[in-house]
Amino acid sequence: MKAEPTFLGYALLGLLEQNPCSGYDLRKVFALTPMMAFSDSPGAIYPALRRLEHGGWIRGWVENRAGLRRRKVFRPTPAGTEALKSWLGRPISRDDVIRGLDGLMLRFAFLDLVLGKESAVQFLKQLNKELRSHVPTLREFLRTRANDMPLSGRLALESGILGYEAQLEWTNQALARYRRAGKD
Amino acid sequence: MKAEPTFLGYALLGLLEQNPCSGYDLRKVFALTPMMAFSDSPGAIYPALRRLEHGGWIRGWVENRAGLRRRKVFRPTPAGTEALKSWLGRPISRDDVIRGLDGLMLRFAFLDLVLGKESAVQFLKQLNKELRSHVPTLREFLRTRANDMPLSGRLALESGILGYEAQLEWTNQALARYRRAGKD
DNA sequence: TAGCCCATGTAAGGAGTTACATGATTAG
DNA sequence: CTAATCATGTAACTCCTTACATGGGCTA
Repeated sequence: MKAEPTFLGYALLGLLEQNPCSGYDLRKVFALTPMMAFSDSPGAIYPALRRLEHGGWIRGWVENRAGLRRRKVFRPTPAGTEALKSWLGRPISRDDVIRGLDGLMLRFAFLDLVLGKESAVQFLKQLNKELRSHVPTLREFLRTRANDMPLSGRLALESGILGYEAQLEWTNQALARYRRAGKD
Repeated sequence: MKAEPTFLGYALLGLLEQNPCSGYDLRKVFALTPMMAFSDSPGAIYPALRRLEHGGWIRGWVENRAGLRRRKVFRPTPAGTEALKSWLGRPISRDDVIRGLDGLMLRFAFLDLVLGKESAVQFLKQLNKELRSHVPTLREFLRTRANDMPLSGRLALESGILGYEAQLEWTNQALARYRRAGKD
């Protein structure tokens, strides 16, 4: 078995699950949408695709369209879809929250299309719980250490806390949105 | 001339500017404070210190305390302090905002101690302006593309926007705090 | 025919990760 | 005496970055 894909790998796998693409198409997604902070450089995308193909998670076919340059279109293999699902369905750990919410949001972005609305709701509930327990520990840290820190340091930490609180508030809105969508 | 330090390099430089430390001390900072998402692994810290020393930004002295293992204490050279100041004082670009606010917050955390409150206020004003112009472009993107996106994708993007808005609100609070502090 | 977009790649190098290695000192 | 903590480091590996290379097809 090959090593687990990186975030970039999962991002590509998720996009390919939505619709089969060439490397160039995927680069355009990263270049033109503000959703993720991935690089659109060929030196990142093409090697990542090769790794995914080598690991058996995607498969590429050369498409020969008349009068256009050949492009290689990739789609997930059954194993790739499985790997994606298992990544998306993983329970949220404290570590995920500390490492940054970007990785979690990447997962969430693909969630209801691949695993269904139920899973998205589960994800939001887990994230909500994790944030509700994490924010107070940060506030506590700020309270006890504030004296040793310069004003800008305190404010920088507070900015992080406000970011987490905004995400917490967002989980509630998102849950409400799913409940409303479920009623239709 | 050596290549510019990485974020980790600047983080170490900033901490050393506040007070001279050994590699072990620096590792503890990363391990025990939730402020930054840097790794505390020796395989990251010690090579980074060596690079900084090699580039002439820091200098280390072996401290021989009786009955304790030798430790090597680093402090910035004049060139290192200059490099830190020039990094901290750099104007905020749109790219900085897109790449993620963590890098900007790292800069801000050291700002008023190294460059003074005036610079911190300048920084906050610039960030405020950049965010006020960035948030609407994201909202616009969400508005025009929402139809092509699954609910979870829309919500993931919205979570990013709310994060930026929280930061925007934070800049106002922080500016107010500096104004209040200036009056004393 | 010059320049631009499509489309795919490689090469060299930098930096971080995990895991391992080592040795001194202190606490139980 | 053993385990934990202090303290520094290296080795192998992976992945990303920047820059370069190539070549087809379209448009002015």
